[in-house]
Amino acid sequence: MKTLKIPEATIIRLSVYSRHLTDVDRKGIITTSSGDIAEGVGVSPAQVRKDLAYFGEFGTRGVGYNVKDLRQHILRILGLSVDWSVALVGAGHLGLALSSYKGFRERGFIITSVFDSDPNKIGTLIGDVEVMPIERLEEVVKQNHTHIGIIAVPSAYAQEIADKLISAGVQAILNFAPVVLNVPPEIELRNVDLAVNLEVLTFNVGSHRF
Amino acid sequence: MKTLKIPEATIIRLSVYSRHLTDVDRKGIITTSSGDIAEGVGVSPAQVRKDLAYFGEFGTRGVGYNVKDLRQHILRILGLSVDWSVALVGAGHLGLALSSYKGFRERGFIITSVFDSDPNKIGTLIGDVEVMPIERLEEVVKQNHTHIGIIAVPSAYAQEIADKLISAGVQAILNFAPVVLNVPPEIELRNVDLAVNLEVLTFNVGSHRF
DNA sequence: CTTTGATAGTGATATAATTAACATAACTTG
DNA sequence: CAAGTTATGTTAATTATATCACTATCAAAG
Repeated sequence: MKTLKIPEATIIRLSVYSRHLTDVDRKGIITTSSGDIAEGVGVSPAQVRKDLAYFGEFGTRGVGYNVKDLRQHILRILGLSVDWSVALVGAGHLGLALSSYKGFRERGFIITSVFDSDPNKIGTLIGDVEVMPIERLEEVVKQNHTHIGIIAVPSAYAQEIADKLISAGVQAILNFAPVVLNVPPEIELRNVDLAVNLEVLTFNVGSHRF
Repeated sequence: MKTLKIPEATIIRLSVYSRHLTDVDRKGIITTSSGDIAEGVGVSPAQVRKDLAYFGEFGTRGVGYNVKDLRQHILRILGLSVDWSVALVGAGHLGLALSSYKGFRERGFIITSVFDSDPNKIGTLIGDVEVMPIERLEEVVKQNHTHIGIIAVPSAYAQEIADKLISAGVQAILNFAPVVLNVPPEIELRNVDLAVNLEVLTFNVGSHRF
């Protein structure tokens, strides 16, 4: 298998392209071009073609791309041709926000279990799943063959939760706690740090003011 | 003014370093080194030194860095030596999660106003600020000299909100709606796309399985 | 006072990513 | 059916980023 290394930036853009293509498709448009896509998502046409070129040839020279086809191809590349079972740990405000986020289900991410340590929350419904105690995490995640865990607990507990998720067999973790997690190399980890995002903004705003 | 271009990756790392240094400082540790920091946040020591070198010399050769000093320096670099007034638009689950996020206030981000279009939400308290109707956004944001807007509304309304924020004078926008916003070049924009993050994970998990 | 060990700062090198340029292939039109 | 047009796929150039290797500097010990 050709393991040409793909830049992460490319993957992020592919995800954006696919969302754009969903919109374009909904408008009933049949054919598009790297230029159209580029304009729609704010990158260069060369960038669009380069990104796609990592994975094959999806267009027709002189013509462009079939919107539905290209969208399907990208979804398959991203691994979204199948559903993914997701375990959500932490049923606080953030957990609630994540569980009610429409975008997940649309893209095939199904939250199949929710865990929290607060006895008051256990047994309540979040979406259509019942909040379970952390103690049951490993058992349930294993049983569901859940591949992805989302950590939405306070920083102090994040590492412990990560360890449990991994021992339960998840392959990927999306971490919202602002802390550096230690995971084995075969586990895919991404961190979403809200404060960092604001700080990049303030740095940039600050640098402009001279 | 020296306008050496700083990689965004460097800024993100600086933000992470500063958080790490806060922890280290809390433990009462006085001095640290690029090696320590590197280990603490999972990068190489050379990377740490290079990142800092963009902004000056903050250490002592043969010795290391003073934890408190370095932390302060980085905070100043990131623009966090002053408080920032933040307007939050959207009082749904996500808005609620953001408003209750401790990390913001700790780093000097003060949510000074919250807006929503839902009449049932208007007048309710989020944290200690009252939810106001979108119609008052421009007036209030101007009055507060708010520099940062956070968009936590459905995609369909995001562009319209961005336009209002900009006309009210914000310089930076953090957008949680999964849509490509159009803003003038002088406005700093960052997008946090939850689905994209999951999709990078599924791509990586998928690619491994051969 | 000198030697040794440690660690920051930095210039050179290597790697990665983006942009640009171009050759190729498919439609279209006269 | 040939010429012109368009937009892809791909190679080359450029730019950006990260790593490495070396030098300078400080502290401590003897």
